[in-house]
Amino acid sequence: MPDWPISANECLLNGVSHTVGARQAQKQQSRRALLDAGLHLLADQNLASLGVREVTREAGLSPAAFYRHFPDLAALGVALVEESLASLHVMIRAVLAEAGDAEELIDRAVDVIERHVREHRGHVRFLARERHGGVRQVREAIDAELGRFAAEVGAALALQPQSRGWSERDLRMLAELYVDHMVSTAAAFLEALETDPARESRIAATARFQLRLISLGREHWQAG
Amino acid sequence: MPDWPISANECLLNGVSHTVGARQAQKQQSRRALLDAGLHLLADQNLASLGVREVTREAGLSPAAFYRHFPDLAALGVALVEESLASLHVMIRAVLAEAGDAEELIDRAVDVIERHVREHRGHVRFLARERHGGVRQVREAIDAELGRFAAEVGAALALQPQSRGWSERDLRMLAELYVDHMVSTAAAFLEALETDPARESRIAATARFQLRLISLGREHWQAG
DNA sequence: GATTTCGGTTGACAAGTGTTCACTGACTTC
DNA sequence: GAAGTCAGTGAACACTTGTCAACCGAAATC
Repeated sequence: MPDWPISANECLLNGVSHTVGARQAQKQQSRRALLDAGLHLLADQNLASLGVREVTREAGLSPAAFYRHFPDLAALGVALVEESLASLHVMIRAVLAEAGDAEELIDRAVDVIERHVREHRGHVRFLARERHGGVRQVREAIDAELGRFAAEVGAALALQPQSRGWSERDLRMLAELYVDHMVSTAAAFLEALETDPARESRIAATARFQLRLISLGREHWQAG
Repeated sequence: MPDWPISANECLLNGVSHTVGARQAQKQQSRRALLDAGLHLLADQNLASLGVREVTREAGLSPAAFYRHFPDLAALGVALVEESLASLHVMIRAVLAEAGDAEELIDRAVDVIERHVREHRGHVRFLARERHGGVRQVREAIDAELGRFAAEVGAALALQPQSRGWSERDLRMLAELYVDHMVSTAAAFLEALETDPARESRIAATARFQLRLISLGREHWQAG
């Protein structure tokens, strides 16, 4: 974390901001502070029960400052969704890109999920908590992102030789099964991490078993 | 709903209450009102953002009356968990009890889930929302109940002929896969029901496909 | 019939809330 | 260097909130 304003270039990374300079940099810094404060508070709280004052207090700003960045707490939530799924996105893309037999792919996928949960605990918890949470905008944002996610997995599956003769529709349904399973597994890892870390390896083993079972079903689908 | 106090016998159904009479009956009625009010408000809210005053207002009681029934809102949440999972429990037990080939069982299970979500929308939404919600007590209650649930499914699976040679451990992991899948499917049904009911049949089809895939994997597990 | 029990009400407390307003002052632009 | 922009401040608005002690009166007990 830099002590003085970050470089102007850094601002250009963040979408539509044509006026650059120290001004924008400071603003981004405050925005970050708000997002971080929010995520931190959401560790043991719902977005719906979060307060503007609470967030700004944690971020070290005055209450009114919040409205310079977000119209709503829901908007802050949506911003967190994008952040949270971005990291997960690049992660899983890496897994899908590498080739290998089914067994290897499963092991790697589970490892990557486990590591991701550990390294982005806050993000994962936020997603699990708000996926069916009380704020519609956020729920929809997560669902949309997860849908795009399944589409990407489906596309990757289509490239594999085992998918010969599979319809687009079936591939999509398989992809959704994988994504749902991934979400469940991530949530289980998280819960284990927060209550009884020893259970972590059991969850990994279970996830691998389940994925192997699905993979096996996939191989025999035609013959059925 | 009776206009005057229900029979004393009815109170005996509810655990440890040795003092019977109109007094207890009225108390139970108020308790019900609180639970119903809570569930109704939780339709678009989290438990953590619920307020005592809010609930009592909806139930038609004074704020202080709440504390005659629950020490906490968390306690009310736990009570709702028990209620919510009780209905689901008897439901799935009915499915498991009946015999039939895998295909039939899958169809029936998905149908039952769909109907259950429609008939107990509030309960299902509550479970989905609070499973990873901000109130630890409730989270743990749901997880514990879901665990017992998986154990029961595992026991039922053990009785099936297809489970010859399966270890207890593998059966448990299979059962967890089924339970997780059921939860995901129920959540999807719920979301569809509230936004675009036309998608309902697509979700049912997806769930059946996924279950068939898992079933297929199960059959070929030994050969793998 | 007198007494106790206890679910429910009333009223008050201090504490916290979202949101807006006029404002300050560092940065940007001209 | 003057003028303008705008992120952030502090104070105030009108509420809502959890929780408690004191009290009421119908049901239960004696």
